[in-house]
Amino acid sequence: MKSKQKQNFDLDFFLPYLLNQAAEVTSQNFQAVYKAEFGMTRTQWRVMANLGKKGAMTASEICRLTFVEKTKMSRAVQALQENGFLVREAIEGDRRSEMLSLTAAGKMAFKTLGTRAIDYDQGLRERLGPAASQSLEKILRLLIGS
Amino acid sequence: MKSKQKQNFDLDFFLPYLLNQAAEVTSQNFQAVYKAEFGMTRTQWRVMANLGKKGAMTASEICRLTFVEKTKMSRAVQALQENGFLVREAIEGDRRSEMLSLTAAGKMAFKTLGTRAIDYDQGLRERLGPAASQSLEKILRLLIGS
DNA sequence: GTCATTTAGTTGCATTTGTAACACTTGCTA
DNA sequence: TAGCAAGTGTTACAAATGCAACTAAATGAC
Repeated sequence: MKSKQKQNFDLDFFLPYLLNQAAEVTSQNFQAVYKAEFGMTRTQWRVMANLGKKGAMTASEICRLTFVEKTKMSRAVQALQENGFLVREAIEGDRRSEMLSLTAAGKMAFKTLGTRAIDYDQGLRERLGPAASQSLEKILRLLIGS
Repeated sequence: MKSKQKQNFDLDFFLPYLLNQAAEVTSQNFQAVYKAEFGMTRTQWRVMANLGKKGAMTASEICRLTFVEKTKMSRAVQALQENGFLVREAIEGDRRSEMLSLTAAGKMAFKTLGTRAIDYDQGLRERLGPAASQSLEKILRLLIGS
């Protein structure tokens, strides 16, 4: 009678599910901000945040950093350009890609949203407490870097 | 000179971003399974997993449990029905909604995918270690329940 | 140098999703 | 009981996404 009783699968303990819920809940709230104020999608906001923090780079570099599909990236960059948040400049020595950088308007938007994001993040971390925040960050990095 | 230096926003420390990445990475891998084997979307798989574990219930009940939008839910239910995984039955006393439950094929699919899911989850937890897994679960629940 | 391979990015099409409007039922209230 | 608000679900249309095919440029083998 030592049957290795296989318990029924329970979604509520499935890590991918829990991660998705948490991601949805936390992102949804903040999405309202960049959507309402600058009409941006999540991908656009991320592209901008990358350029804002790390300076000019090409689309494919951002792809590698963010794991975003190149098609999605292409369209996000186009939209940001059309809305005047970034410009593309030729790279000498390689005409396949272009260097992307924020315009003045883009920098302004980054500054505004960045401040909001810091506040929002702060709120989350306060709810979790410092230990849990640290811990969560570490665990998530472990999952991502795979 | 005691300026409260406001540091620049860094996406790499933004919890919603990290959560999204982790959710994407972990879900993506498992998605390949239910997509390839049963042609299901993520939402469909979740609906089925709920019905499989918790038994018959209405669409709106699943909505409340999973935080899925009712439109998305409606379409997932329809697809599952068309593919023979669930049936709808009238509820007496309330003709607004119908009771959903898995068919034999649905139960079979749930059993198959459930086993795979348990294995997959196990793999993740082993990579994190028991303490971190527990901790992660608790923190995520804290974020979700808000 | 020439040709195959890789890298960067775009476009087209099918699917999925989000939002608003709608239909229908039930419950409440006056 | 008449009428109005709230709950459940569907539909229509626009926007976003995924995937495959494509153009163009750089790299590498020979």
